[in-house]
Amino acid sequence: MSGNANASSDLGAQVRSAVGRVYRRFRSERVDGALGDSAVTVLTFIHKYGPQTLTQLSEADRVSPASMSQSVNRLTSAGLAVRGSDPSDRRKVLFTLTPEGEALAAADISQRNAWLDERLATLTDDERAMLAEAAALLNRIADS
Amino acid sequence: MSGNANASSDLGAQVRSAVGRVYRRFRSERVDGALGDSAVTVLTFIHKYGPQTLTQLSEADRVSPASMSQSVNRLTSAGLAVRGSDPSDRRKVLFTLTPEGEALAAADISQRNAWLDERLATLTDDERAMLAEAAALLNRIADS
DNA sequence: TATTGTTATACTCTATAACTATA
DNA sequence: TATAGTTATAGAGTATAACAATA
Repeated sequence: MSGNANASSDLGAQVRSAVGRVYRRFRSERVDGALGDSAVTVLTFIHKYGPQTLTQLSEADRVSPASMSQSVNRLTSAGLAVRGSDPSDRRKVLFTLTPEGEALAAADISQRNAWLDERLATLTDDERAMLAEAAALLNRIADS
Repeated sequence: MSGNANASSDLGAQVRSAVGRVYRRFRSERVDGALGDSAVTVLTFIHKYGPQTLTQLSEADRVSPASMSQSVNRLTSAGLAVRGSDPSDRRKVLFTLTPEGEALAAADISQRNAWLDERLATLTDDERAMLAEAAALLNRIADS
């Protein structure tokens, strides 16, 4: 058991475990009555990158177009987003946030980030720098 | 917009984004007919740490005992786990994997890790070492 | 009384299949 | 024909509330 033939798999398992544990911890920090995971992710994405088509949203979250259609349906039903037309291609639907959607997204995001910010504040500068590098690397991996 | 008053929140947002993106990517790598997220997590945990009570499992995943009860119900219905008694405390239920559960857990885990291992293989030694440190740090954060 | 676990019920999120509308 | 999007239906996962059994 002292060999390292599975060194890569071991690292993979470590990363998978860490990502899963932090993700579930994030999820458990959701407060009563707050938005669900998909809703927050979609609101955040539109907030950051502007109006998006259904296909853009479904690819960003790696879910099926049908799943995303239902997620945005919940958002529009709640008055957080609206459907708009793309003049250049009438098949497309551009989803835009309402003022309520923008406000709720910002509030929920900062609430969910609260516990993480507390932990990050206790780290050393070196640890924070390392984590920033790791986050960039993980984002690159997720996109590849 | 050039200040760094929110440096901590920025790092938090980066980490949150990276974790969410990798997690969703993991989820999307699930193959047809494979186990769901909760099932894999529970099977992996029991496989790694041995028979567990419901409370232990629910705390490990940070879900309610009621949610975990239903998750393990799906596992026992599928013949992947069995309920056992704790002689020292008859309120407790010890969940143990069947041979089928052990085999399926191992197979599904390696399948889900496949794409990550491919990416990790393209990294430099320094990057892998950094990622291992980051994973340890994230696990520590998730537990705190 | 407190702890451990379960069931009932409802919501979010996701998927596949079948469909409409536009390019 | 191909692409963009929707709806119908089903299943996994989660939560709260109410409950039973044991400590």
